[in-house]
Amino acid sequence: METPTHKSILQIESYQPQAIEANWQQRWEETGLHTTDTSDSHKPKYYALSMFPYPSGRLHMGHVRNYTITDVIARFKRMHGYNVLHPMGWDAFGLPAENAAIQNNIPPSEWTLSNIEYMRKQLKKLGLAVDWDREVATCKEDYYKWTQWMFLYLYKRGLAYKKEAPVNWCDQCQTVLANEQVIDGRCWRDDSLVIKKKLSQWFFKITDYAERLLGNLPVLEGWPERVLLMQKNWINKSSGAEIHFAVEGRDIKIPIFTTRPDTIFGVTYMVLAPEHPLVELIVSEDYRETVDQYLENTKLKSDLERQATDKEKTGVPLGINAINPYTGEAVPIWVSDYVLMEYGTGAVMAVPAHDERDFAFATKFRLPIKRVIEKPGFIGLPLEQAYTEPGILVNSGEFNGEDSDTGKLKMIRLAESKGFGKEKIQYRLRDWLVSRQRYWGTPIPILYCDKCGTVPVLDEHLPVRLPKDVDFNVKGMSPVATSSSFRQAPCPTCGGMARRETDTMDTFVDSSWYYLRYIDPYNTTKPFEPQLIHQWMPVDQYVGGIEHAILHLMYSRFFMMALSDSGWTEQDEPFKNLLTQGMVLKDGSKMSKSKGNIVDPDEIFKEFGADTARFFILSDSPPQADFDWKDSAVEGCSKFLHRVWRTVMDHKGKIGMDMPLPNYEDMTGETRELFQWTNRTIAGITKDIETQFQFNTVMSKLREFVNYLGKVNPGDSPNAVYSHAICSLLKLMAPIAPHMTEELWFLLGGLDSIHLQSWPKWDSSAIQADHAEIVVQINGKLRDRFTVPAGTDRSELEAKALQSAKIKEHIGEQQVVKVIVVPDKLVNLVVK
RNA sequence: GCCCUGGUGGCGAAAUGGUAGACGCAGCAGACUUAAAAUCUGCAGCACCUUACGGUGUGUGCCAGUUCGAGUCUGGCCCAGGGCACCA
Repeated sequence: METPTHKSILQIESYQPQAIEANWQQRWEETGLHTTDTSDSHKPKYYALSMFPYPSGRLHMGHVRNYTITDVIARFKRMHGYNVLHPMGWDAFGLPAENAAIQNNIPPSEWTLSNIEYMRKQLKKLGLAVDWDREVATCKEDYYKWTQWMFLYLYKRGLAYKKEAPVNWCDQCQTVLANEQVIDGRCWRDDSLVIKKKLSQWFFKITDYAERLLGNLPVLEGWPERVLLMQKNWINKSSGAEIHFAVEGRDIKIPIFTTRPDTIFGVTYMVLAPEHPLVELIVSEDYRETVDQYLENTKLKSDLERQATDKEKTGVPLGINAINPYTGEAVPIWVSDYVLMEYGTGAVMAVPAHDERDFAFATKFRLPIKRVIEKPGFIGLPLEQAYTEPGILVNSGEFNGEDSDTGKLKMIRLAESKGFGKEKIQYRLRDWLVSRQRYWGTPIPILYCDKCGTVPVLDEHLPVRLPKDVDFNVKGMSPVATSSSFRQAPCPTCGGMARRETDTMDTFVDSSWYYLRYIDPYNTTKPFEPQLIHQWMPVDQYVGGIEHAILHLMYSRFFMMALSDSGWTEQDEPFKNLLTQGMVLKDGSKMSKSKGNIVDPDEIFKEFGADTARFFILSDSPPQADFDWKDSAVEGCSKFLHRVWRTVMDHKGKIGMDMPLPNYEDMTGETRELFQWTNRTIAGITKDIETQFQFNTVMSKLREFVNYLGKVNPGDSPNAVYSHAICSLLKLMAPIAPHMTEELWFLLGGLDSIHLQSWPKWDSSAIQADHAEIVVQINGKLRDRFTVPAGTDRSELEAKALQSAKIKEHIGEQQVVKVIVVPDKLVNLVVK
């Protein structure tokens, strides 16, 4: 790297943030100050990553907060000697671009790329220490080529498959809707109810990794507890048993999953999901009509209607019985939409006495309720609600008297020995549906050949390019399917003409691996060089919104695991530490166009400069908490930066670079106090950043220090201790206000960029002040205070406290029964 | 319904079990100024007493508890925000 030429073209005396910022941004870019040499392994690596933005058109304050936090961390780490990778890119595929195409007749690519141009300029104005040479955009061919490669990688490993699946369907628009387009069960465009329709769709087999995704959670010590918990709940592991119930008089067995095999003697009926394939097969002729009607009604129901937990349960009997393999009892089989086809086996055994849902259903349809678990202290009253806790087994034949936990195990063992069931672990996590009937996404690289069936596109034929000759106004299918140039391609196996898959991928696929591409963005032969990934992964600090707690973060973990299985990556977890920053609010609610409470970052840059914006967005709240934007407080930050400027410039003549410090022991009076202040500030701020990134308290410590500095008289000639204080202040502020500190650093005679300096060190022996104020309490109540030299011993403190006139008066006739002394802090007298 | 997070001045918030409210915003008073802005200095939880200096009481959602001492620890409750929601 060339040595940056540190010349200010400005030579100004007053703080003019806009001029300073533009100047330094240009210099830094010219000198490549923020480029990272990933091959340099002399320094320890540090990978700081922000969740990349969707190029919606303009930056919002949430972005400013997110990227400022990561930027400060990146700069802080660099000043600690790390080789820091801090990239930026664009999550550039997605629906808004397609809507713009329909509404304004602009091609999605054009809309997206011009948004990127604009937002990149905005981000540069924020002064991020980002290596822009590594920028990626998921909509560019040299990126989505490798997203397609990822798809094929998963396909070849049996982790991508196609099956019929119900999707959100709007009958009005004749189109499939993405989940995000379904608002409260209705179509976002015409408000009509969304129904389920079966379509053939591509899935990723994330369920294969359920156990690993769950098991690794405790390893992620640097993640917020609540994110780990949300993922755990999402995967929702339950252990129980799969039991096969025979259908009476038929050679058919129905498997059910239950977490409570111990309650199996209490089964009084069985329920199939409406979508269960056996419904059609086993329904008795007398009941076929009512059952068909029920299935028809269910189909018309929206997700919202069907999933409402407070609604009355519905269902119809199939007119046929199942045999409980434990008791030989025949119980009726029903069909009801409270049973979900997607979970377990799509069939349940119903134990109304010990399951709330079954209880509600049985009560409504007057089905028998048989109690098999007794709670301790049971007195034989009829059940008014299901008893779902553990207890002692009754009415359970040979198992009577067992507690439910052992009963559970014994029941499973019996089923296994008799061959009608087995122990089973079940997860709520479903496979990831990645097909989207949309244009603006990564085309799925698959061909359908009449002779050879489903055939993957060969790696050397990637990328499968998005066609341009499409009609965006079609309904009921992906606009890609309207392209005549796209529709067909030669089959790689037989050479005949094959049909191309016209669906594109969910944009979460694009974002599941982008952090890997940043490490090796120009690789044309592989998605990335594994050696570099080994060196740079995992991401040391990931920063982004809590809204991605489940989807993006789980998908990325899945990708890493799948890639690590064949050695493409060494690590199987992508993000070592995660910081989820809070929202930016205005007047107590989220900034939004409809509320008209948006604060435009551009306006803030223009009026106050980026350094003020950065300083403010870190000031008032800790990063994890929501942040309330307040215009007057921004002004306060701007004033503070002006004040720092003045404080430094007013005493410019007394500040020298690298003046040798006298020995601390020899310092006296104000000089000694100033040195203590400086050390205390450095130590405090360093600790605040290192533990939990408490930037809000960093800001108050900076202000306290500057308030103090304003009162210090540095004398008439260059002063080493004062210089040390000012230089430390500038370095402490450098990650937060990079432009202003750089300019001041230069004006003070710094030869190299302040951003290449080491983080200031502190002398821990010089932190404590020479005097301590001692508080005197009586029975814990503050009564007096006095000042002593620091380190005054206990007995002296006690004596001094007892001598105080005020204290004597308070004690009066009472007896001092106990004295607690905390050196340098307080004396507490216990009196009676 | 279940899970999580939080509740401290007018507001944003700080506080290894040890002076509650640092720091800031808004406010008030003063200095500078012809004036305003900017800047600087000071005041500031609430209530009461005192001409004043100062003092007393009270105070971190509510109720108990542990402790010489609790915003902080324990138990119970209330409220707000968020997530999940018929997952067998």
